[in-house]
Amino acid sequence: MNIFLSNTINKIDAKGRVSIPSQFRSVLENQGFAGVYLYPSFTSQSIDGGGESLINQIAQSIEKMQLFAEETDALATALFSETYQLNYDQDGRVSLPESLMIHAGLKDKVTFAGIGQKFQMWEPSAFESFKNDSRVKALQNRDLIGPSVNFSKNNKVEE
Amino acid sequence: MNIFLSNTINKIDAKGRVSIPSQFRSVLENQGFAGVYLYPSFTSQSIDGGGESLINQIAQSIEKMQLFAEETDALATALFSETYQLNYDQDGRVSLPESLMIHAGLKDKVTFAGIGQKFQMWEPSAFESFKNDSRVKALQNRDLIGPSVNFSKNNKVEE
DNA sequence: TTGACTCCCATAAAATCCCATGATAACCCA
DNA sequence: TGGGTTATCATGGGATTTTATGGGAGTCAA
Repeated sequence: MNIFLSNTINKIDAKGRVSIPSQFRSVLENQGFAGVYLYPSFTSQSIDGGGESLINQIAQSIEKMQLFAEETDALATALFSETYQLNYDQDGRVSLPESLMIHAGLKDKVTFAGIGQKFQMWEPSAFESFKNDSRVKALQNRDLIGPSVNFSKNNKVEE
Repeated sequence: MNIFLSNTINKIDAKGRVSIPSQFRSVLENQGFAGVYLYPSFTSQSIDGGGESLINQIAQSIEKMQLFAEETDALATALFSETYQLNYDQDGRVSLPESLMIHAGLKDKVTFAGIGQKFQMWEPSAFESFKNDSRVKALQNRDLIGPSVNFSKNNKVEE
């Protein structure tokens, strides 16, 4: 598989470790290496995650900018200084940096939610309410998506 | 790894030594040698740092400029005369030149912030406010970045 | 000799490796 | 189709390694 799908709740243990879901790991390893890139979401109390291709996309947009411009440093700081590359161990676990835990309000459980190109990590109850909001928005905006994706008015978006 | 990511605060000890973060060292060593190039940032009260590829990139962009133009000499002088090459010892430590310490207002702690091609060294509290400003600017410039990084128009940068 | 710098070793904390367990899912075969 | 076996996976915890940091001792130059 090469996109991130579905969602699961995993435990954060006493040492601060959490297992990356096995399906996500196979997506990541297809992209080049056994690890994840994580950064605080700009728009929600969650952590954005992805693999090589996500970070390359970001890196390319910065490389095009001027080397000594103030704006370049600012943008690069916003994007990279809070991005962590975490190699997971042979059991598929990483230990989360404290700043990310705080940003997402994580305690001892985390919801991994696949959203295609990347995935997100949420405090489980926060994810529940976000998901409900998303479903409403998805229905309102279903005309933005191509004709092959069917959102019927009565059915729910399944998960 | 081959770009500089994440941020950490390290201590400057009584002898003026500071550890280059281990992840940064592995980026540097991938570029060719066990050391760093440091120079005062043009646009902020911080120190810019990088390895061989950063210096090569700077040298190339200067070569592209007119060879005998006054401005070229001025820029090259400004850049190179204040650039220090520091080899770190086997514990990964360097001692910072006084002029750089002063430029960045460093006392006994320094924040290393990875920003892709290079990294920056900040007085920790100064970095905090710069980072917050950067996040706001990044939201304003979100159209410069690829589609997989979501900056919503209506949402604020939270926290 | 003095100060700046390097090399080397010690230590504590944090990260990582390695192995064990239980639960679930996938498989196989009569 | 049902029942038993085998993989896979998430998780716990001990053992080991890495890392940042402090400090002693040696080197070199002014």
